[in-house]
Amino acid sequence: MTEKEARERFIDSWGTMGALWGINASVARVHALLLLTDGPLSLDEIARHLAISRGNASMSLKELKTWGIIRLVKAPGDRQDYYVTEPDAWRIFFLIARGRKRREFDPLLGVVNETLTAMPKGAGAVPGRIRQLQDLLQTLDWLGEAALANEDRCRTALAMMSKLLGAKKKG
Amino acid sequence: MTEKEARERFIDSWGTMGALWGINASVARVHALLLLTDGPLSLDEIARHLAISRGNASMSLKELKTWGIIRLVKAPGDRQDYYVTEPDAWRIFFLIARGRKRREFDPLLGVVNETLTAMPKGAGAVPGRIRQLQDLLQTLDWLGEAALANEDRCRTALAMMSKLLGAKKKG
DNA sequence: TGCTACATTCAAAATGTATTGAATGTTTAT
DNA sequence: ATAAACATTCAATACATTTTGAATGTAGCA
Repeated sequence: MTEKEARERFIDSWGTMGALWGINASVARVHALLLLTDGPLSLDEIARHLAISRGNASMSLKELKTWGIIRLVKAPGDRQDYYVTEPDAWRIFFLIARGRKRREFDPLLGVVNETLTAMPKGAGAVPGRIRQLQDLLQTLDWLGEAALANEDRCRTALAMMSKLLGAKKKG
Repeated sequence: MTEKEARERFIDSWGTMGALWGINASVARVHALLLLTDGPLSLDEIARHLAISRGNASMSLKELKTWGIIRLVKAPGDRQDYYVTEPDAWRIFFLIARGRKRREFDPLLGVVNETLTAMPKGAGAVPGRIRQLQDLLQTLDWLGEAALANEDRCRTALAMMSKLLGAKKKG
């Protein structure tokens, strides 16, 4: 495979993955392009490379900015806005995870708690089932909070595990 | 809040959450209804309760069946198909997670590996960046495989952590 | 076999989401 | 103040997904 093909496949894959997980494909593709690019890219260059409109590029960059995973850089004597991605894969991961947890997961946990409160206790299997669901979500919540509150520790712990698992696999 | 309101909120929330994570809202709502229902439900009852067509209900049930999180039950002397949900929240979680990992995550990891292979090593920050991304995905992959291969152990471990964390919070 | 009671399929319609690009805002330089 | 060079917005349009329901398939029963 040529490098060019590989780049295209990466961008497409990233976009597809994004779409499957509720992230707009254009947004994901813009980010993929930035990941594959060393220097800063202008809105124009991004729109041209991905064959999307400037408007779309602008919106996509706006969203990536609100997530905090890209950064605006200015070149002296140049009015254009240039963008670079946050280079650290782990930080990108945490930034996205934190946002989605707050916006999407936390409200669900709230609703499950409410549901359980409003539910009569005696009747059948349902209350126990929802109770167990609450338990599961609560555990995931604690786990998530702990991980997100201690990015560095979480990272280190996972890296250690990774090494151990990698060694195991080889040995 | 009345019980009825709570049930509606739960179903809506489950559907919204599903939609945000790339699961069809009708499918998620059908499952939510089954979670909230003690006995088996027929296709007709489901369509009526959720105010969706029989066709839609049929498709949604089909999808839930392929995921293995609902089960068909037959009543003697009744030709209708009735459905119940897998009652165990953890098993539901694992069944969904396993399927999505295989279908969505694994191919992405493959593409990232290819990208890295096809990429010249010397040039700038990009190869290192993609390398780090590969590392992160690899770690998540190992973690996921380990968890999915040992449902019961994973469950126990998380339950223990949950208790410890819960105790900490109160104490 | 033919009838009945159901489930399933799938083309068409409805709905929802993403994209475009002309119009509008903003900043900088003169 | 004006123009030039850009970014942003948003109404219109294109595209994709979801939903419907009539047509079709299937299994049980007489």
